[in-house]
Amino acid sequence: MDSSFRPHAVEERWRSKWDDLGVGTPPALSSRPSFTIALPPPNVTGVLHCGHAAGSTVQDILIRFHRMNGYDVEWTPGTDHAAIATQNVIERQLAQEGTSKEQLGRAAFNERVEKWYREYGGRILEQMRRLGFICDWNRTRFTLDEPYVRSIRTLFKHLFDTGKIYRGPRLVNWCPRCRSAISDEEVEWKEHEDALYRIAYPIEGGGSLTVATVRPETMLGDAGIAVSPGDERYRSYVGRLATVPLSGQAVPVFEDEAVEKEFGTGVLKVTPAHDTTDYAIGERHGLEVHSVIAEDGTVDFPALPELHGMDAAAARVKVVELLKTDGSLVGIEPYTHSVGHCDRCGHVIEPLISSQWWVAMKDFIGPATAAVTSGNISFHPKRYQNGYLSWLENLRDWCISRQLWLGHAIPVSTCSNGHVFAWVDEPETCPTCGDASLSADPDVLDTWFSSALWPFAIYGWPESTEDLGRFYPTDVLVTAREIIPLWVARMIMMGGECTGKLPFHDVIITGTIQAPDGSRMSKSKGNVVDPLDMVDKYGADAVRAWASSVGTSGQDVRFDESKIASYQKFGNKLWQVTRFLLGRLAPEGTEQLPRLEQPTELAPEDWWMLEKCNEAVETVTRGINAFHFLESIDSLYETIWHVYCDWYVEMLKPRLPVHWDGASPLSADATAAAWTAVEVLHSLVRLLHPIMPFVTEECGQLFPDAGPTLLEAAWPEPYPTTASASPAIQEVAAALEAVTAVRAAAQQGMLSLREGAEVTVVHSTAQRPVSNDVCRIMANLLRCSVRGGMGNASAPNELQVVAGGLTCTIHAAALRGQEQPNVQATAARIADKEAYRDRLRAQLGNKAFIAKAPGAVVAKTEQTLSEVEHELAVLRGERHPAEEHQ
RNA sequence: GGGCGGAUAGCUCAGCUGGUUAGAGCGUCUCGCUUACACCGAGAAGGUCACAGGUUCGAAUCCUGUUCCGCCCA
Repeated sequence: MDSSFRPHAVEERWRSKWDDLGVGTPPALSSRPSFTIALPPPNVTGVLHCGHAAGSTVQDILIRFHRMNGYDVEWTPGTDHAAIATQNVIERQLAQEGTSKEQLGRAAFNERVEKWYREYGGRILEQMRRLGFICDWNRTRFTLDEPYVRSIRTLFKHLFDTGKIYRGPRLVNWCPRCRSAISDEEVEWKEHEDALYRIAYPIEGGGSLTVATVRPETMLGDAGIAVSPGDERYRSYVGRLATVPLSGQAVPVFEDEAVEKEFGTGVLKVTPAHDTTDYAIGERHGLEVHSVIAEDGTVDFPALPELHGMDAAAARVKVVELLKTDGSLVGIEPYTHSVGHCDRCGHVIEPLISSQWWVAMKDFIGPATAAVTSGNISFHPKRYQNGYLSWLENLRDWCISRQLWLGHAIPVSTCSNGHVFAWVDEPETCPTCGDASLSADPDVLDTWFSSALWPFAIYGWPESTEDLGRFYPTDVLVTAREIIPLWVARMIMMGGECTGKLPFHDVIITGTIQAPDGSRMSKSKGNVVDPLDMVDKYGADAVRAWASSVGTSGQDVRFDESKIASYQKFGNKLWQVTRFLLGRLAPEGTEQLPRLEQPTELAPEDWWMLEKCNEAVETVTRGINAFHFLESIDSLYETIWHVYCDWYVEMLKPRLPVHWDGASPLSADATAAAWTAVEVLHSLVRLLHPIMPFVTEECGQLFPDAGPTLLEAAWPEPYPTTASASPAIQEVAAALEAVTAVRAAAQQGMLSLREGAEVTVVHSTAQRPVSNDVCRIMANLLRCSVRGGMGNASAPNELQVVAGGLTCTIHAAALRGQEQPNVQATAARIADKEAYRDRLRAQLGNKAFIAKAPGAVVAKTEQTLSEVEHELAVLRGERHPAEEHQ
């Protein structure tokens, strides 16, 4: 074995081994239950970031854990074609090359896309593999695969035929840069500092109304002037006509509830074609819809040549200028408001009227709500279900068509007789009239439409395949909170619609990984951490352990590299202690721990260790089952490092042979020690495996009866303990507490525990003599002589401490320093204990406490007080109460 | 504007249904190269749990309000 654990030396070997063993692909014929996760498909040309690393580690831990617990596990990986994102990347490339997709033409553009996918596609899955994920690579899916495309068309046709998909002109979020509609969920709102303009509209029959608006350039499309119902100021104007400046259009003045009296002037210009609120008002009042901004984002108003064709932003400046000139502009004030942006390209969204394909949402809201309120689907942390539910409440129809070149074509054709129909296999003739001149719909589908089918399309839906029956519904979904509406909700809806089953029962929302200063990681800020750099530096296990500690908390976390570093050391610690056992117990020339029969007798420290191991089994298992992985990794860190290595191995050393040849008989005690040491470490290694698979596989191979991989090893169960074990365990715990106290006292009191020092130990209550085991354990750990019996501390090189119910007197042969510096340390301890004692006395003196607190709490307080009083007596050098009786 | 989350040791975070002298890792300080490990061991210091009220025998934990930070929605 190497003298330290070097991750890179072993990682690739284990990755290949897992591949060779096919651990990610469940056996074809099996009666075992299955546990399934569908990997949220990353963008096909994406690169691995910290969020992927954390989220995917969470999934791999669940997969490995369930596999060790007897499940067939299926973790299906795949990638998403990410139409808008990919098209943008390629368009940017083309722009840099001084060309455009229009110049290139459709065919060449598609070639370009395919080349891009070939070159960069699936790279991210390869990167994930480095973290040791055991996905079922044989079932890797891509949303442009032929069977997947058929699933999408099947769903589309079904929704079309049942009237849930329709086409029609509506106000959409239009991205003038992408030249495409996007859905409400893809709009990113950002604060903008603009101005609020006050513009006077003359009223027929005299007077004028002043409106407040941030978008004067849309006034060309004004269809009305609205005031708040019952607003005294404007009552007399209602029902009259206003003249829109510049356009000269006459529009009605009316009342509508959407107008806020207090906002601006309390008068709203209504432009149905270019504002969501105005669109709704327009529908209520039957207003005409005049589009004045075109799909390229320029003003479309030929009647005013000085504005026509001008970019909307420039037009605003020009309009303001014109209004100033004609005196309609009565005021400008600074104003901060939210402006929608395209979440892919960042361009300002232009709300405009456009004919698009929509999914009617009303029939989906009820079932999607019930799925969560019934408890059939649970969010972790639970609070995210509120956001999900309130999103459903305010849901509008889903715009699913995009005017992109890339993506799934909308499977709809129209014949020359005007029959519109959806299809799965593109037909030659119209199914209604047989007409052969068909025109296909030019639009493509929203990428999220295809993602909504992910958990069942990957298993072959709509065919009733074996996979679908076996793996669907999946069990757990692990994802980020920002795509709960975009993706999670729609999978729930479409899962129900297509399969009649909900696609998963638990949704784990991972926190966002932030930069160390709490800001968002972003390429432009240059503060992005590449998880693969971390793997290079600290090893995959360390990155995974860190991911496990932050992945399921649901809380945003600041990236902290020192944590990864500490988990690397933890891996090495496990490696070192395995080496230690190997050095003591492996027969000469082998690197294998011996198989030992379980001894009939165990030493107290063995029982103690088994008990600690049992606690770890319980905590780690509970933590994983409850998706609180931090609890699991913390417990393992503590148990392996501080319990097993720091205490148990130190107690073990004198009991094991320095080097056993594997043949000569071991004493009963050495057998007990060796058996316990091997057994417990083997359990701990298995418990750690889902989180840190590499180092545990490497160590796991050294244990007796090791299979080819720990994935085939059973998940540890608690060891049965006997009734007689309990007092022994407590005795060891007491001895260890006493050891810590003696060490502290000795160091603070400047006493040397070497060179003939002696410690005497007595039970503080002196009901019974201290056992030989306690003396033996303490002597080994303190490396000095320890015997039972009373001691007095009267000389400067003598000190008495109480811990774990044991009173220990140190008789040091020498002071390490010259003087007698233990006085101060003792004084500080006394002050501390006195304060504590006073608090406890006050508490017990409170009648209300005695009367109302549970008996157990009162009893515990009383017991603590008597212990503290005893410790105080010892510290003060007062005579021991028990001593009087001797 | 509405909603949600955070504020606990120098730093990053735990603390589950109220009962510990409030924990961990890193960092700091003091000892120690004891044949698994200096990627180590032993010990220590360090916190009026954001603020103000309230409920309770008892509050980091429950309630109300305030301040600051972050996110989501309109």
